Amino acid sequence: MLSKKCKYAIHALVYLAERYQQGPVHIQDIAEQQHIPKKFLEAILLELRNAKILHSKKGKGGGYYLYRKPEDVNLIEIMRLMDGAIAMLPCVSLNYYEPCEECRDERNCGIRDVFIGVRDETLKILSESTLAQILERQKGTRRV
Amino acid sequence: MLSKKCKYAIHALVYLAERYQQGPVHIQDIAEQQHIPKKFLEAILLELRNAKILHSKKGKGGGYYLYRKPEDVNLIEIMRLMDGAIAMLPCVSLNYYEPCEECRDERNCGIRDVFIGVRDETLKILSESTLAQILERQKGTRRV
DNA sequence: CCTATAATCTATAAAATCTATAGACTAAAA
DNA sequence: TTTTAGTCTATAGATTTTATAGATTATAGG
Repeated sequence: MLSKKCKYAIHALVYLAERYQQGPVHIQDIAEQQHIPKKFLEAILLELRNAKILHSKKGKGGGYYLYRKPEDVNLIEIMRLMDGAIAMLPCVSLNYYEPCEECRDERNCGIRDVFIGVRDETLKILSESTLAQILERQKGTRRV
Repeated sequence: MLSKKCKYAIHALVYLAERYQQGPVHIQDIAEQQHIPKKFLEAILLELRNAKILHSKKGKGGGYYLYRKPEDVNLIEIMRLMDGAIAMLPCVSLNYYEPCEECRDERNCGIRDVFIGVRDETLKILSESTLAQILERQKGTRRV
């Protein structure tokens, strides 16, 4: 399961993608519209900013806005940033690899093979899923 | 990520599958060989027993053993039992469905669509992955 | 029947992680 | 120079995960 943090991040980014190139958006605005605790959202946006997904502007008329084009931000990157590994086992993770404590012969582990398969399918779908694609799918149903 | 509990369960089950129809196996034996805290393992095996995946025998010569054939126990069932939902979002879970707090129009949620895709691919792989299949894959490399 | 064995049950403790909030600080605009 | 709005540090509260202790019950074998 995704953490709330990660879900908040995705919702906030979709919200900002809907407003791409329309100037900065207040944290407050995002928080209210998406029902995210403001202080929690602050930390999330800051992290997305440090990852060069968002930019921000301080002071009056300030706020957050997408740094990249919506088609250049995919769910993999967001999820890794917020929740860490995508894989279901550490010994199978590409970005957060750790050997399993339990198993001695990783290369011949039947369990591991299964989760390599799951990982690959998951990565495939998530890397194709960009903010642009998400917007596209819900076109005609845009709220707000 | 799978919880330790779930990983322990899978390892214990593979261990028992290797000893299918060879009589009961002590908790102690499984715990030592698979490096699982015994008391923790007790609780896990009990849960697997209640789910009719394992059977047990008390007293001298007792222990745990697979109730079903190794080809009739897949990872989906084990993971659901140990960790709950497989899906990454509650609004996408088949067995543990809950509506998302954040979104108002579930049927047109672009985010949801993505995770339905991930769920389907994951379920497909995991439901095909049985204890028998795991054993088969690591044949010739059997430890112990 | 008695004893040793091994699973079962109840309760709880320790650790880790996730979620949320408070308040002081800094930069920018008007 | 005042107001606005993001930044930073610190911490608190809640929940979940992981692990352990100890008493109880069932079974086999003598």
